[in-house]
Amino acid sequence: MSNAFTDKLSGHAPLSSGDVRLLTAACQNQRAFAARTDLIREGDKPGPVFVILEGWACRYKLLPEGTRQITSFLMPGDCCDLHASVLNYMEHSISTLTPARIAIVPRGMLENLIETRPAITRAFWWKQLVDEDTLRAWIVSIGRRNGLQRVAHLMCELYVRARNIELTDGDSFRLPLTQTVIGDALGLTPIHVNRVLRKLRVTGVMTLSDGNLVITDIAELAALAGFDDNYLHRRIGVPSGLSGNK
Amino acid sequence: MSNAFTDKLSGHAPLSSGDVRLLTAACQNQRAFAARTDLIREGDKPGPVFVILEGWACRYKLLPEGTRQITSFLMPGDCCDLHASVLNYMEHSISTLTPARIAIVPRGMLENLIETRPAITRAFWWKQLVDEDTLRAWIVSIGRRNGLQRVAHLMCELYVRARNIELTDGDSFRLPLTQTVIGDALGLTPIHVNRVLRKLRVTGVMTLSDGNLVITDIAELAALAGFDDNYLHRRIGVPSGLSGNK
DNA sequence: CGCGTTTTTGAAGCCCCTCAAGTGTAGTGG
DNA sequence: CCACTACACTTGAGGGGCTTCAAAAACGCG
Repeated sequence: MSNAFTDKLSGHAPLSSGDVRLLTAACQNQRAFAARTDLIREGDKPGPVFVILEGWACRYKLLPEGTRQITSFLMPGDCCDLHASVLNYMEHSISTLTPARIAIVPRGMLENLIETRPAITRAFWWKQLVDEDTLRAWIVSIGRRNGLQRVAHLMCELYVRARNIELTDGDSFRLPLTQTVIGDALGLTPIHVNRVLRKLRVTGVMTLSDGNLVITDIAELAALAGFDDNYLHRRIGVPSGLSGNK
Repeated sequence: MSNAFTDKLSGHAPLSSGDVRLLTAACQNQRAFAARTDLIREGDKPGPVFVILEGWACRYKLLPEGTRQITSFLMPGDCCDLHASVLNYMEHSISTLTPARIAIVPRGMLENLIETRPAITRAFWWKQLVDEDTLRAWIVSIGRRNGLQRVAHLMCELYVRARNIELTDGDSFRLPLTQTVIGDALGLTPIHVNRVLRKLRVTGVMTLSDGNLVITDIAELAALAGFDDNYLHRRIGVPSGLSGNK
């Protein structure tokens, strides 16, 4: 009676078993999506809430010149904005990056839970604030770090997020992102991402290949990135920090 | 019985006079701050909520190398996160950019209003979503636009926001930002901002001097920027769009 | 096995940064 | 009234990080 969604929401403060049951029930309607499927397109009126249970997705925006900017990655337990119904249309698109299993939740059902269950209200506030801090961290990264630092910082973020939902295996985890996708997230060309990844590989910091990220020197990676995981307001009880693991 | 705060909150859907009265009362405790005063510092525990009534402020983060990245500008009617108490500490700092008049609201008072007055609840949801869309728009700008486009885009955003709170005078408005501040917001050096501003001036698009922005060709400015004001989910009743004004 | 996608590498060029210096303006104190 | 300081703005010159263009190798899939 739990899933990636309830696990993540209880990451800050535990939910009662009743709350977990209600949320799990809301996620009953599940569907499998192929990779590169748009769940929501820019300009759409807000529809149901999508909750990622397995696989990866991203929010992105296309520019007139045809370039793309990814504004966030969605991993299991993440969902799209539930208050979006207050607005008239979506300002960005959401697309799967891998095959994914996704719950489709009627918006009213979630809003009802948020209004009536105080612990769920607080869990969603927390999630909302973490998401916002993450957006700001991306602005800082893209605005003030060079290519190497940006890649290193993103890998640190994704590593900690993967670890929080217990998707890591020691210092490695599945990272099914192409170099083009990484570039679209960091404001870089795939060619430059490739060169940065090579540099990180030959210096013995980390290796990304075949959709697997192996971090060989996590302290050095965090140092390169100037990474500080505070903004993820990490789950209680999970060992934190990347610097002390050397 | 109203102020910049209630005006902005009622921008999406009108608040009742009772709601306005309650919010205005919450803003009773006001203080004047000098320019360059930190209201909140990174690492602080969340304290009271600050509501900007006059002047400008910004959220920013300092990097180890001493560089600064601004992640948003706060204008009259804007406030800092009210749910921040869910978290343990602030991930960024907030500082005034100009002399400012600011209301200091006990967090519990606002949270109580949000919980008990449905129209206020909705107004804050709306504000929250607009802020988030704005963060995403900044990521897109910094990630995928060049210096000229970034400056043009920021000026479009600030113009529309200023117009929404009736701080514009035709196609010009007070914009008390130094070139260093603009650079810190856009991920550029002040030297490059200076050159971009010159280019915009000599091509007859806009002129920023003495803290005043005069837009001489608003359609061209919006075209340069690829600006689309949808993400600001503009106030109802205010004429929208920049392209038709030529 | 053939085809599209991803990864990889090279070469040339530009956007923006760094370093440097000079100007203009406002505030302070003698 | 003027020296002095601080800060914002402006312009020049040189360099580097990243892009663009180009093409080949490797991979995955029907």
